[in-house]
Amino acid sequence: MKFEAVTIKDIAKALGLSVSTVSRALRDSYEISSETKKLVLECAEKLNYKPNPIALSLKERRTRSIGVVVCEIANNFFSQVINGIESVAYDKGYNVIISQSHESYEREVIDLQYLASRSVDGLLISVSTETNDFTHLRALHEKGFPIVFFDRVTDELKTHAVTVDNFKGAYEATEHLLKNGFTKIAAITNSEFLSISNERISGYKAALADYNIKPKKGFIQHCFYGGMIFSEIEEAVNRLLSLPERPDALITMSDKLSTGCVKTLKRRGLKIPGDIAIIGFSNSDIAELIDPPLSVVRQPALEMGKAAMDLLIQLIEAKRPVTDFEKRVLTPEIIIRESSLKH
Amino acid sequence: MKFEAVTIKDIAKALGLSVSTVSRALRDSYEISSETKKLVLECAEKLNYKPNPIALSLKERRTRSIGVVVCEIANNFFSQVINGIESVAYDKGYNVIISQSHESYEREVIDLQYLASRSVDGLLISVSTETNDFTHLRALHEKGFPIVFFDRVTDELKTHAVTVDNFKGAYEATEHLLKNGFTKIAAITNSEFLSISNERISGYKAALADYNIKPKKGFIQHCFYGGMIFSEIEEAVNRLLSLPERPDALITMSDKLSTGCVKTLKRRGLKIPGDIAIIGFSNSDIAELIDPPLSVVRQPALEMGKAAMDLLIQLIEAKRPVTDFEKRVLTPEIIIRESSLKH
DNA sequence: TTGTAAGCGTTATCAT
DNA sequence: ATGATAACGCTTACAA
Repeated sequence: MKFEAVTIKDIAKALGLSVSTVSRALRDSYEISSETKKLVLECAEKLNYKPNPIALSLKERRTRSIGVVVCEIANNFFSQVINGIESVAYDKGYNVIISQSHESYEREVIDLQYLASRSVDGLLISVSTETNDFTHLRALHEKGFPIVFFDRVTDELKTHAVTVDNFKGAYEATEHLLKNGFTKIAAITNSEFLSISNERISGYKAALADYNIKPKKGFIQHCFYGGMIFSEIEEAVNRLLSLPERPDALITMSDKLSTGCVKTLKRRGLKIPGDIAIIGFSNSDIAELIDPPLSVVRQPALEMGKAAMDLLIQLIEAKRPVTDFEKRVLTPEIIIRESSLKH
Repeated sequence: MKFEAVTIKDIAKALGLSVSTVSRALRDSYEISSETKKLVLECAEKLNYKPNPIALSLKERRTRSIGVVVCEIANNFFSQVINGIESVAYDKGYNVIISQSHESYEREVIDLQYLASRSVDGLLISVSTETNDFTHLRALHEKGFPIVFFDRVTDELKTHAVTVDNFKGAYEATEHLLKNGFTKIAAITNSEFLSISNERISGYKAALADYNIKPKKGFIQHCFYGGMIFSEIEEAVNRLLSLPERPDALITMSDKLSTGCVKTLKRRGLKIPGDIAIIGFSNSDIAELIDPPLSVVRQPALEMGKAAMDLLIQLIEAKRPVTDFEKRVLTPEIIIRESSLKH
């Protein structure tokens, strides 16, 4: 295009100075006379000079950008996390580059490869549901590339991570159902390959065990793609409802699954909690707005984004040794809405 | 920081070739012997060579990144738009850099300045509610910098834009209320400085006029920050409810306002539609899930993101003269749920 | 106090 | 068929 941008060279030419003088003047170096500085600054202003971040990046070998990889942006939980990430990034002068894996391993690998090949200084990632091979991440991680995992993490790598206490969230939710007299409690969760899924299911099982209830066959349903495809949820719900012993309550282990289950049950004309009670992980407004409102486990998504970005910046700016791994666990909020479990 | 990346130079050194030969071999130039090519390619593979996008950007004067400025990411409508943007960007090999204005003019200006100073090849923007001075955008635009406005646009600039037919959406929603016997129809909308707000209010007024109904005093409430602060919505609803002549129906002009109004009314213990009927612009699941479900105007958010990104790429890649302004208007979908307006 | 030159990684132009 | 060199915009030793 024809919009030739103003460079340091233009200023130098205009003023009959050398580029280095101009450069130093702009950076307010002590070795430049205040006269020259004023001249340069005025000229820069007049020509509307803007430093070229690309040139700077090349020189300084850093981009002041960070990459974020999530499965989906249009998701209450993740968009809230990204909000937190962007806020901190803005404050610290970083750009945020977003990519979606759409829960595809292949796409995650491609996204990562690209981002890590010097177009970002660090990475925030919540792994895709298909990801059970971590060599792509290990390669980067072992090179010392700053990475912070959030929400969906892995034991395969010793890394920095920000998560919520999924066990606790699921335990308390299940306990709440138990305390209200439900005994046939089913669970719908994400892929068994995901950390969040296992932690939540563990919490669920532990609560049942503490109340001497054996988990029944078929009571745990996995949605491999976490409900990215709606029919997956529908089918899981249908399987539960056609079990010989039908559950009287349901715990849904993610925002998307919660919304999807409510939707499926409503479409089938079932009453909540009349026909089946629901409690679940949810970061959307639906929990409060449906009638009666749902009790939910709310994840501190904004805080998670902020914490992860904070940590990442510490790594990038070497304020913390990369190998001093920090695992930060946030506490979920359990919101009890009394009427939600009336039998 | 010790992760020294492999450069073309390393390959050259390893093979005893010159950098230019290696560069050409990697780009499969016809002037390089197939032997040398094979050698170079193998070596590149072995050393895990990845071209440095920053160096390329500097040379080619383009970044293969685009900037997106929206008020908020954690918003059903905008996160769906961004999903569309990212999808197309991925297909075409572009990175997406996101920033939020949080409805602040000042912040929008800063975001823009930074992004446009060569760190992105083009810009997708939905202006903040505070923006009524467009000099920052005009400056860029007149330089020929590729910009596509979406959703919230402006007449102040002759630009490329993707919008929805807001007039039509609001007209039909209002008409639906009118046909169902409502006559005291109030509206809650965004700032009067926003294009979307005016277009929607025009549609609302036109429908009323066609049914010979004069808009009543106080029946149009503006939420300057579009409900970013929840209390703003609460107060608007409260003002409506304490009018001498209380409305029997409410049309809400954005996703956030729709959810916020339903929330406020529920909290006040009012029945929808028993006490007051609601229809509104909504891209979330709440409309289907509350009881009875709401009739809504759904914006084609994903399509808007895709269309805007498509257009932007055409501009960037000069497949279309920048001055051949295209305004693309998408059609909103009006979803009628019969029970939603029962008196 | 200011200027010269090298370098960041790559490609393109011009030699050889 | 391959190599040397300049250039993209900027910073920074090193000279002057």
